[in-house]
Amino acid sequence: MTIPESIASFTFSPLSKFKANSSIISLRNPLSFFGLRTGICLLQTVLAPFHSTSSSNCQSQRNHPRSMFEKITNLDDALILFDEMAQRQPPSSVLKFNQLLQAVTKMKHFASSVELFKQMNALCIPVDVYTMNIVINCCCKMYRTNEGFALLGNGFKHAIKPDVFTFNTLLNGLILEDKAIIAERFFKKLIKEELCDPDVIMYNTMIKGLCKCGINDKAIGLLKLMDERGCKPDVVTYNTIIDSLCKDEMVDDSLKLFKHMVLRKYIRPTVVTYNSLIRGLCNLCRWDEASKMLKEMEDERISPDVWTFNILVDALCKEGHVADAEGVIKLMIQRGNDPDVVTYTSVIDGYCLQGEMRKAREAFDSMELRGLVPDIVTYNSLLNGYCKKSRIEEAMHLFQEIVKKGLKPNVTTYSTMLQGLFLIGRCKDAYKLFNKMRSQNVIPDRFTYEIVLEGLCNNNEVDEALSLFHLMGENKLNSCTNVYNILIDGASKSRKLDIARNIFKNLIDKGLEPNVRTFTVMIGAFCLEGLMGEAKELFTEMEKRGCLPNDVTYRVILQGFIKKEEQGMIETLLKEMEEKGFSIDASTLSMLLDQIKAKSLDDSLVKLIGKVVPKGVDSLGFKS
DNA sequence: GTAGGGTTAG
Repeated sequence: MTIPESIASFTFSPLSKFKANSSIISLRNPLSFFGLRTGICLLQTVLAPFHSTSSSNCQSQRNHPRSMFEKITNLDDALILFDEMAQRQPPSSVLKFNQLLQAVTKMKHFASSVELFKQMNALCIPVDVYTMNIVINCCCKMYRTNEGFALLGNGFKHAIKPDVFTFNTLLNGLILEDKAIIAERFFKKLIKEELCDPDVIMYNTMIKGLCKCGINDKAIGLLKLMDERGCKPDVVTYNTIIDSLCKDEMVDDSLKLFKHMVLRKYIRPTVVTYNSLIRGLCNLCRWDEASKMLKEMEDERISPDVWTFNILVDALCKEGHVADAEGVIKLMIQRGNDPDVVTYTSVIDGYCLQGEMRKAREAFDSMELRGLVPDIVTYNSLLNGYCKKSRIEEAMHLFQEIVKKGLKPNVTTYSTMLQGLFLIGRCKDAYKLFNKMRSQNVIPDRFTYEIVLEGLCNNNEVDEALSLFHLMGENKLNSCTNVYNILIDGASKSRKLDIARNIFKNLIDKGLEPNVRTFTVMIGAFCLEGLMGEAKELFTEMEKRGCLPNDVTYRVILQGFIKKEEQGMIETLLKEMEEKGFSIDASTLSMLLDQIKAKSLDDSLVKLIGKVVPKGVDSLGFKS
């Protein structure tokens, strides 16, 4: 049976055991929590019977190295060999040099490869297009694509004609540096000026770049262009787009593309395809469908790999079902997929999320017992756990352990630590750490910046926050609406309305888009000062601008009017809330009730309130 | 006989 047929029959077969299970269960359990449990049960039944993979026969095909260069495992040997080859009479062939250069590149000694290439030129050792391509690749991997282009120019001078490998390597370099737009221009130029005829790998590179920048529609456009130009997309092409759509939560589009690939293009999916889809579904809590996918891949004799299991473990941990995740780990071990650092990091993260630091620590220790070396991400998870629990001493200790182990704290490590320090009000220490971070050449990112601003605001240091903000000036980090939200909120809570207003104005002037939170925070600022006229005005304004108020906005403005005892406005707002399906929160409700009890508001409101009290909450006996 | 592409973790 062909793959598409079997998938089609799988989908529609009424006799499928799995199908029967899943429909019964999903009818019975609409709740996502239960859906998750269901997912686990299914997972166990789907994965339990072990069927061996067919990877064993690949090994024996290549038990001796193709060239002596594959035996080189360290840089020093390579350099010695290079000297030998350079002095040899007659000189070694360009092929031998290329193999050596590639061996060095495979060891990720990119700078050394480039250096050796320079020496070859200095020693007048001939080079060819292979040499050039290897070295351009090294430049690109070091994020120095410019130098790669310079080498291309140099090649022209020496009559070395670039080929599709050269151009693809450069294209890939641009994409590594997040320069997808430049890459696209370059790509189009190559086609238009017929400098090379892109093959499937080149299209895939370009598609990857577009996806990386979130331009999915252009990526799909390229997929169509390939078809038109007679270049057959392969499974990598589809995997790239399928994954990108899943990451952007467009799983349904992704599934459509998946079906198109299988049923129309007859391309067999790989474990990577399934991993992307399963992750996409898990992220949206569509557990039943994720289980279905698992079953489907098993039916297709595509075995789940460590990645697949890690996706499941991570999803379970994020949902707080760490015990179930541990079950999956047992299962993966049974099936011969050894858990790795990523697996354990998810578990540690899961326990930290639950605030179960003892268990998190146990998981950490047990991974070390299994001979797995925790990496910086593992440490960051544990660090985050301690910080969130305000256990700063343990966090600091862990921070020191990271350094002692020879790991380099990254931007996340510092940001996490900063958040912890601000949380317990140790601003001075936080600032010290912030400076230390920069002295270690760790560049603060958007998250760091927001943590610092918010930390300062929450600790009555709005002026400090503002001076940092001004210090940043026209920085890219200051082009993020969230930064403005934090500052407006901070200024407002410190009763500096004029400053809050200015920041808001500044945001609009800059052409940045205020979001619901911006408006809500600004409305809150007016409410705090009792300026209900301005609050109301902005409330109307936001709707006009197409930014719909959410439940928080209503809560904020309602509280403002309650304090002012404005019966009419309260009525209007409650009615609007009812129409929009928003419900009232506990604290606003009790404010309202207090005022009614004190007779400063009329009890005719009670009927309206009853309509916005969340279901399941007893309306506390005030039926009118 | 040598060179280029795809999936996890704040």
